Formats: sequence, C-alpha cells, structure tokens
Amino acid sequence: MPEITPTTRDGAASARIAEALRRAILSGEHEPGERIVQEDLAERYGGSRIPVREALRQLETEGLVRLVANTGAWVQSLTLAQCSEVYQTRERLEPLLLRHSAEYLTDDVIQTLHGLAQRMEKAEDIEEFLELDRQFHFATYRAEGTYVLRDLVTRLWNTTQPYRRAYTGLVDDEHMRIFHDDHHMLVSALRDGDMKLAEQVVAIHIRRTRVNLERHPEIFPSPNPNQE
Amino acid sequence: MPEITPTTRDGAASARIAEALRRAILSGEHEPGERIVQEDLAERYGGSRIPVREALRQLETEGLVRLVANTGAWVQSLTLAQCSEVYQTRERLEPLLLRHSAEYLTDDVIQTLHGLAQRMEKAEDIEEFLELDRQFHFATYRAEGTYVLRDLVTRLWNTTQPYRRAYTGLVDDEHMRIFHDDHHMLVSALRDGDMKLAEQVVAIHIRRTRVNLERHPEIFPSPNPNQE
DNA sequence: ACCCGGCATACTGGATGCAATCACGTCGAC
DNA sequence: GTCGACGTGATTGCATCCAGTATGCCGGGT
Repeated sequence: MPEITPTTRDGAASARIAEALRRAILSGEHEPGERIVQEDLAERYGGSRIPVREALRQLETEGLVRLVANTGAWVQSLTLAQCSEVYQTRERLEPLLLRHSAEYLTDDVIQTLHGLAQRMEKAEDIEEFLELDRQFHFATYRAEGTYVLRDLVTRLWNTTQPYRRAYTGLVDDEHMRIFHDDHHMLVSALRDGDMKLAEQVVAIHIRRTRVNLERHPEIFPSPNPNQE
Repeated sequence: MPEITPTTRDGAASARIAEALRRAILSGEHEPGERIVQEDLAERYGGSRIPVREALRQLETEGLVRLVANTGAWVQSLTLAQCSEVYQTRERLEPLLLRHSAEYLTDDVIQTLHGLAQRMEKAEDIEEFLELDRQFHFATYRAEGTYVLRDLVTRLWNTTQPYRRAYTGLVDDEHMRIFHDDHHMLVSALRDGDMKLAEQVVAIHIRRTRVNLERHPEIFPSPNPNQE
C-alpha cells in the first residue's frame, strides 16, 4: 500500500484525501471533464471508499468536482459563460478584500510583492507562472481576523484554475506585457498607500483577464454537457 | 414552503438529509453553536450514519456546520465581524446579480414583487417575515443560464439567516418603515427599468441592514469561542 | 443494415461492525 | 481544598460487505 502519510495524526483521512485531490486538480493533473473513480482514489491515497466519498462531496460543494447520483464523479468543467461569471464576481470581491488587507501590507510585504512580480517576468514554465501569480495576489490579500472573504476568493480562484492555465499558454507578448504592468502598478499603488488606486488596478486587472479569456472560447468545452 | 418529499427514490439519501438539515437550520430549529450528533440525525431522517456524514461535510463547506475531527459537529456560529463581512460581500455581489437578472424581470415578476412587499408589511410573525423577505429578494434574482453567482448569494444568505432572525425581533417601527420603503423603492426602480437606481437601492438596503446589525452585538456569541 | 430488448459487468450508495479518540466524572496526591 | 491523573462511557472515523443502478455488449427481430 503506497501510504504517503502513514499515520493519520491530527487530521482525518477524508481531509487528507480532499486536500490531495484538490491539489491534484489544481495542478492540472486531472483535466476538466475527466472521470473520477472512487476506488482508484481509495487505492491511490490509501484508504477505503468512505473517506473518498466524503472528500468528493466536499470538493463538489467547492465547485471542483461534479457528482451525479448513481453514476459517478467528474472534474468540474465550466462553460465560458460560467467562467466569465466567476471573473465578474472576483472583480467585485477582490478590491474589497484588498481594502481589508491594507493595514497589513507592510514594507516587507511590498518588497516581497515586488520580488514576485519580477520573478514572474522571468518565468518560462506555465506552472511556475501560475504559482507565482497566485502567490503574488494572495500576498496582497492578508486580511487578518476573519476568513470568510478570503476563503471565498480562494475558491473562486480554484474553480477557474484550469482555464487560467489553458489561457496562459495562448497569450502573446503584448498582452503579457500589460499583465506584468498591472502587477507593477499595483505594487506602486500599495507602496504609495493609495488604496483607491490599488483597488482600481485590481479590478481592471481582473476585468482585462476576463475580456481576454472571452476571446478564446476554444479552451472551453462545447455547449453540450458531454465530455470524455 | 418546505417540501418533505418522502419518496426520493431517484435521489440519494445523503442529498435528502443534507437538504433536510439545511432547512432545519435555516428555519431556526437548531441554533448556532448547538451540538449535532450523527446518530440522532441518522435516526431522525431514517438512514445510517454514512449519508449523514456526507451531508455534514457538504453543509460544512457551505458554512452552515462546523466540524471538528474526532469530536463532533456544531451549527456554525458567526462572530459579528464575520457576519459583517458577509454583508459587505453581499453588498458587492447582489447588485451584480440584479443586473444580470434585468432582462428577466417582466411585468408579471414586478407585480409579484409588489405583492410580496405589501404582504411583508402586514406580516406579524417573524418566520413569515423572513420567508417573505427572502422570496422578495430572490424573486429579483432570476438570472438564467448560469448559476454560479446566484448559488453564491444563496449561500451568503443562508449563513447569516440565524442573525437576521434574531435581529428582526429587535427592530423598532422606524427602522422597519425604512426597510419597507427600500423594498418599494426597488420595485419602482425596476418598474421604470432604471437598473442603475435599482442596483444602488439594493446596495444601500444591504448596507443599512449591516449597519443596524452592528448596533446589536448582543445577538452574537462572545468573542472567546475558537473559530476556524 | 439498423434498431430494440435482455443480460452481464462495473461502479456507486448505504448498512453494519469494529477500532480510535475525546469528554467527563471520579479518585488520589499534595 | 485544589489540582492533576486515570478509567469509563459515548461518539466519531474507517473498513468490509451487500444492494441498487447505469452502462455496454450481444443476440434477435424487423
């Protein structure tokens, strides 16, 4: 039995499986529309089907998995319209989250942000790029105290991750240039303490990405719900 | 109206239990912080603990239940800060959802809205008031096609339902008058097709409720309990 | 050649049983 | 008298087993 974590110390097996499967989906190991068989997961992560099923239920509510009764589970796939909707939601929420994070964005954090923005410009690998982009933005979202909004934004990022990956491989140099400029402008605004500008930059950044995404409907499944 | 659906032959038991427990929590049958025992639910809704556990996992990710490994489940309780955060989120999202619903708000719908707003003014019972309020607002949110945003808003409503209930019992006549005026103003704006005004009314309505809620910290649990 | 119905198979959904863990009450020590 | 340790009961977490259902194949009929 290939047990990665032999002792289910603090957490339960179902939580461990949910975490592992979430990572696998977000890392692109499983593509949208791909079938998920409970027994395969049980064997892979070491356990019975019971914790696997609980993990699947959880990921379903998070929007990463689609369950059909008595039939099976698939990696969730979004239509272009749904993906666009998520981006419109993000456009409203992330400026709010950024505002709540303002007081925690110390000089240290801004230095880190600058470093991440620069590293991103040199990234050649798509996976590295995606990871740095995520780190960059969430480094600006450190509103302490409550977690409601940040969890929500995290889930929205997660559900659209596969399409961000597909889209990243298609952008030309000019759009990539603008993308990086947005990041640097955001760092500058935060450095100056101009939160109003920072919020606008984030909103425009998200909207720009959405509009660009909508120019590439080919990365989304056809309107019929059937997929491999 | 809660439909019991005694014969959910096609659907799974876990979905039925999740639905039933969700309704029970939203209807105030269980209060925030109340302990939930798996076996009790299994006996009550007819089944074993397996579907109960899956239902609990689902409601946990929806924010209605709080699970602690090897310890148990409780009805989720929010702090004032968290509740306020949800309302700030709603203030951003519901105008967007309303905008997407604009084309579906026919004269029939507006007639229904008017009726609901009037019935609400006569409602004596808190439960009836809450139900009508929910029906009223969701009658304005009928964006078809995609469900992402509407589901999100529904969940936000659900997580704050207990506090809306507690708060409703405390409002004085003046604030209630303003509350109803907001509704009528929203109906008027929609009737005139002035979506910009309608969005503003919704945002202000939500903000007003949040501010009023923040004047009643006594309905929230003391800040000592450890939250996730 | 195509369509339809029955059957085999694989997978999911659920029930029962057992091990593990935590809460709580009691007892003993200081 | 107060604090800490321990044992017991209750409850959760998981594995195995069984039933129900959807899917795909094969044969017969048209």
